[in-house]
Amino acid sequence: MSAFKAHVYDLTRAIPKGKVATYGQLARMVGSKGAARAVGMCMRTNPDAPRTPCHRVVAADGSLTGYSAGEGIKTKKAMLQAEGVHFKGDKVDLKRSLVPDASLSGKA
DNA sequence: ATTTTGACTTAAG
DNA sequence: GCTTAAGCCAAAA
Repeated sequence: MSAFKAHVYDLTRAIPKGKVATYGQLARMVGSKGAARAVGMCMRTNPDAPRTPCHRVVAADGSLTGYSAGEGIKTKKAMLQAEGVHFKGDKVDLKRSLVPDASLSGKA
């Protein structure tokens, strides 16, 4: 596994419950600023589904993308709501549910 | 090794 | 406000 993916998964697992992170945000923390797409691809690869909460990763706009499990986006959204993530209609309320970069950086 | 694609993001129309 | 175009990184073909 590439260090990139390993780092991405690590940050994804670092996302606290009831919070969500954007692909671009994770990408920037990984070190590859514009690797948002690459991050998403790794989510799709998702070697450890239950271990990597890819459902806590959303688009920069809070929109839920990808996720083909269960009912797809619906399941992902429901899952996030179950974790306490606030929603703005069909999108995630990043203003309240977006995890701070520091949390993913390990700086708490 | 080159080309294409992709769970993205930002800017312009 | 929504749609289209360009940019970026990494992986698969």
